[in-house]
Amino acid sequence: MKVNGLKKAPLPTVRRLPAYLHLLQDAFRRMQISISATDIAEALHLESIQVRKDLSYTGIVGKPRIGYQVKELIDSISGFLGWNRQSCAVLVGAGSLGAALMGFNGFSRHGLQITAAFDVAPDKIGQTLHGRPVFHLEELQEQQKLFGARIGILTVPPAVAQQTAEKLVATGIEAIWNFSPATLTLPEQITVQQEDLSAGLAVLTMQLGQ
Amino acid sequence: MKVNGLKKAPLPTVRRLPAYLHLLQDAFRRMQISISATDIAEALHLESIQVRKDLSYTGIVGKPRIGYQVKELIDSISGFLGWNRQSCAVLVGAGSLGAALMGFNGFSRHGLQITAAFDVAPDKIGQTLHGRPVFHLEELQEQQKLFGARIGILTVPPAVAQQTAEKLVATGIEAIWNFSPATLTLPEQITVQQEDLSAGLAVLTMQLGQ
DNA sequence: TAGATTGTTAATCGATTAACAATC
DNA sequence: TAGATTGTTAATCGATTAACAATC
Repeated sequence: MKVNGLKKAPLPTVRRLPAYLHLLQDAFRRMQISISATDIAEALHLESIQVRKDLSYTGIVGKPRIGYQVKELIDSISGFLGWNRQSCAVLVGAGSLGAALMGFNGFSRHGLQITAAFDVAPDKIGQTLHGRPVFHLEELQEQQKLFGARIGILTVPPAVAQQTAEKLVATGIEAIWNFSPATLTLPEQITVQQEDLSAGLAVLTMQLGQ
Repeated sequence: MKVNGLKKAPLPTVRRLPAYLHLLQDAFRRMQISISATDIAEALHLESIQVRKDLSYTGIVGKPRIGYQVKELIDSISGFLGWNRQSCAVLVGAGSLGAALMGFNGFSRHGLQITAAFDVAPDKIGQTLHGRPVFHLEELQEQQKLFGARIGILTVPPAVAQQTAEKLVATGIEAIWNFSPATLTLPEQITVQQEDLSAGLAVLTMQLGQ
């Protein structure tokens, strides 16, 4: 299937693209003009054929013998991921993980603006987290009228994840990034991205063995 | 390849097992005795055939018509992942993400004990994070003699990730769980698990489209 | 017994890797 | 020019899904 003349990229490719971008932005800061798939592969411990294949999905065209223009490749990947446009997000659950995500610079560099946080704990309401206000969850509807966030970040305890997600959906949120270890059941037009810290731990302990 | 009479599980299977475990622990709390692959699949939005296949890697044997014993299945998955044994970890980088990981209950439930945090910022040294002490990074070597952690959790800025990882390796750490968006180059006997928040964001924004 | 569910073997699907012509 | 690197098509590999006999 082709969209805009580009084949749909496999999920593992999409997941690797941010790592390429990170490396390229580093190279750009160091005034590097061009970079080959071989260079990228070596830096990230991948195979160069995989790098070339991944990059080709973004529509970039390289030069034999030379490689890719660093600036052009950054734009190609950013554009492909939709990271050259700003998008607004709200975060629900101003606990320590929520605070960490509010403070993560990477998101704003990728066009994601977390405009506000919401919680129900009285001691958190009215505070700020990394410069952004914390509102009571009851104000979600009203604040959404102002911000119109498309993405809702969920960092609440698993027991209230489903009901909180439903509140987000009710305010017109289109996608939910769920950091709580609970499966959400939502209308199918809602995009859900499940983030599971335990999955990473499982891989780690399995590899570690014994 | 078989280990202990069990085939090696595919990586995607290993990553799904914690979600099964979470659901099962919930069922156990609700006094449920048995559960079928169909039930699990429905709750987690998966296909029952995939659930059966995944579970079979852990060595569990079910009963046709009935399913699996909840308690037995919990033990089977926990045992397979090595989560029924305690293992010690240290965390380097007591920033907001580090603090969030120190406070994550899920880890201790899976046998992972984060015994201490390390940092270089004077205002953090001597403090506690969720009840665990924060030491200066220079004390890592000495503290490791006491704790003997096998796992090092890395939540430092990417610019110092490599050098910090090398310090961890020098103290005898066997595995590094890297939350910093930097690729580590370490001796091959060291297990590295890369955790990349941006990868999840990439999938989310691609699905969201436009 | 009847039939739902397990466990295994085979088929399919999709991602990775290999091969190689094109090209700067 | 010579040769390193790209881009594409084909082959391989591994995970998912289908089919179905076994069984409680």
